[in-house]
Amino acid sequence: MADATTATAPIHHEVLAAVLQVRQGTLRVLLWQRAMEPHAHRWSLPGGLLRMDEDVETSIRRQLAEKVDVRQVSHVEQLAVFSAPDRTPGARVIASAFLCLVPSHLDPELPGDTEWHQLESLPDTAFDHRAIAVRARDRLRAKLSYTNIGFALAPPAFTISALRELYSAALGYRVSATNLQRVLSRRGLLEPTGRTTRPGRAGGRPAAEFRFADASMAVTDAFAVLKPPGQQR
Amino acid sequence: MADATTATAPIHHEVLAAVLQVRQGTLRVLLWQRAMEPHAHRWSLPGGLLRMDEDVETSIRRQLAEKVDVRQVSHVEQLAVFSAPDRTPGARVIASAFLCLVPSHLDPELPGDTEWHQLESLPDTAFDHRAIAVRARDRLRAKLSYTNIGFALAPPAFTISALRELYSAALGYRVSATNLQRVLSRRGLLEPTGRTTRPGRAGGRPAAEFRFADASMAVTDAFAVLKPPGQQR
DNA sequence: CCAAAAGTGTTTGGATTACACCCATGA
DNA sequence: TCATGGGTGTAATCCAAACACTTTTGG
Repeated sequence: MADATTATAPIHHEVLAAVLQVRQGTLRVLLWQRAMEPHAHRWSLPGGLLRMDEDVETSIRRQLAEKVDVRQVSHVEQLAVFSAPDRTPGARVIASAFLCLVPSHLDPELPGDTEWHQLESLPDTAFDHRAIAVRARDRLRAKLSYTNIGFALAPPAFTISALRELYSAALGYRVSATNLQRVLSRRGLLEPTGRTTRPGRAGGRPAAEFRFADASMAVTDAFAVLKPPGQQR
Repeated sequence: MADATTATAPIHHEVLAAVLQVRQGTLRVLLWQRAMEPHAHRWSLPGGLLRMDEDVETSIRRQLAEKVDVRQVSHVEQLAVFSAPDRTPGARVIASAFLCLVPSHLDPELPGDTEWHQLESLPDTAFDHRAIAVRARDRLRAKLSYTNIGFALAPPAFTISALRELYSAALGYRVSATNLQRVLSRRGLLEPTGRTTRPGRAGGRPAAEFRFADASMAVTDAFAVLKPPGQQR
């Protein structure tokens, strides 16, 4: 409601999450289907209004808890503000959008109105949520190249070929297991668990198991060019 | 999505700009000195409250016009939202922060309360504005490596050694003119104007003049690793 | 002719891709 | 022993940093 002491009409602030996970070999985003107008039946990103006592990151974690167990979210980062005056009908709402990741081995319980949708074939989306989801996908793809963010898509332990499938699904093209292992190893991101997995019925050599050395995001390939002098990579 | 009838206290939304320019060989940020409480006498980033009819980028360009001629701003991009509930005393204000760049050959008229401050030795700053300025600096430094963003720091035409000084000032370490030229040339970012500059009193070979081929930001070194197959750089 | 500044040639090291080949297992 | 999938060796390519050397000017 309007505050009589302010000269401007109130602007509401919401937080929205593009929660991404690799499922069944494709990159997917969590969407819920709106029951009511506006944009009834269309699919929306989870989120909601910011509360007075929380910053935007605290808020998105709280709101996400209504859709998925927050402890299953392995990474949260700000994407951008979406603020077009007409991005929603009626009262003005500014959105702070987030990229959130869930590791592939988890399968959170979901409310009935919620589903994982392939990013490459999104259904009818509400408001500007399609643009937000696409932005999240692009941010993830870029960061797979120069950060250790793969840890947030992968289970605690994995084989190189399992990791290759995660990277391939997220990036949208086939990644070579050989090169993936070398790039991540040279950067010191991977460490062997010492264990191996048993081959399937078809046989084959048992695969060595690895884990990511760190479970928080760090830039691993900064200053690709124009490095400070005397600092060969 | 927001329900406009929710009874929450109003949250104000402001936009803030970290306007950066290389001046006298160092990277600087535009700050104005607050006259009134809160944080009187401390230095602030330019900006102000968002209006009902503008998105955040439109707003920051409008507000900036009060401090510098907006036509002199060569690049504007969103940095992040700063939303800690106690980031300002009194009514809650959420800030959308921007990185803005001004080319080095311009010297905008400034209001009396406004000055360019070295980023490496900031004065007492108001609120969380120091953190925002530092974030802007870091973003600029990262993007100098993998985008053509140098165009936004440089005049329309320049010599390689002038460009080297801009990059050195922005990055905070000495960049080699030889390698700078080769990196930017290989990426097709530089084109010769055909003209040369006259050497100073001390003599020396006349320097060739160059310009940037594009005047809007583009990523020039994406997919540093894990490139799609068959796509050698 | 010398100093100064700009520009080019070349070497070196490193990173990444691509691909051939070897290893360990189930049947 | 063979098919299968995992893992390692290695060559080819490309990029960028470093530095020596050449070019063009003013005095």
